Amino acid sequence: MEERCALATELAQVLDTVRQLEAHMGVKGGADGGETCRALVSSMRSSVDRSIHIAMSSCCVVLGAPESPPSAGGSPRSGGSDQAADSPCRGAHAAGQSKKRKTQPKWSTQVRVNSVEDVGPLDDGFSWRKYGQKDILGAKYPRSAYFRCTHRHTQGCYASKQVQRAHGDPLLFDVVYHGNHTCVQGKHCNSQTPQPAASGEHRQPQPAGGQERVSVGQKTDGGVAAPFSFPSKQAGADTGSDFQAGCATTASPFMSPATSECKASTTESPMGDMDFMLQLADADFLDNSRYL
DNA sequence: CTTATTTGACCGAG
DNA sequence: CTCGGTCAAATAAG
Repeated sequence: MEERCALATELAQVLDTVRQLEAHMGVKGGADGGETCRALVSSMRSSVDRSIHIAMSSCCVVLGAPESPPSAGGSPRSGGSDQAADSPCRGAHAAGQSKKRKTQPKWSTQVRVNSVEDVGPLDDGFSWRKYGQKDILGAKYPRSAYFRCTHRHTQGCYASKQVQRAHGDPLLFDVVYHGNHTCVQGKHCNSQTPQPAASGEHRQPQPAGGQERVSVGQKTDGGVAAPFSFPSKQAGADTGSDFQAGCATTASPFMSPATSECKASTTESPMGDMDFMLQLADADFLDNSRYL
């Protein structure tokens, strides 16, 4: 509750910063690129504004149970592990493999679609391979889809994402990203980031912002949810601390990398062509280093 | 035949 | 013990 308020405060601060940035850009009368930056800033501003609203509402209105408790109609739990320990034939191979990432920074985005058809593509510029689905307790739409980067084996890209319906809104999808894309894939670029790369150019370490892969669902709906929303779980939980511990305390994911000292670490990364998303979770990169 | 999706099971954290 | 995340086999689709 109080953390939510703190979050709102932080967001307000970010909003203020964005405003200043916006003002600065207005003064300078940016060149051609300024237009794009201004659009980005505008988008950021609205996003932050929305986030503030969300945070505030969460703060003031204690969400006891937005959706009906899992005890709605019978056994809430999924029958996933009912036939437990039946075939031990397979358990042998998994010796010494960490099946779970514990300290993977993640950030979530909300994607609104117009129809279920959009659910299929839900493209953010990367190719994902679905690897699982789970029933989440307490969620109105318990189905949660898990995706991994298609180039996981080929390029060792460990980025992953989860897609889940927002409670109440079948058209609103909550996409949670884990990790960064280390793969180089030239899929269709995003709307706001027309990559003019003539022949597969490497990106610059500091792309000055260009990660709006989530702009998929923004059709005529108008009600495009905040492209960026913070982990809506426990604020002070692990995820939040991950971000804050690794980077500047209040650095929002979309803050310019020049603002955080973490940038230095990324610069001396053995992989020069890290993806643009790297700025979002530099801490994650440090974490990834153990895999190199 | 190759590749992607589905589904069940295993594992670890809480 | 329960729940969520991931793996891998099985299945479906191109």
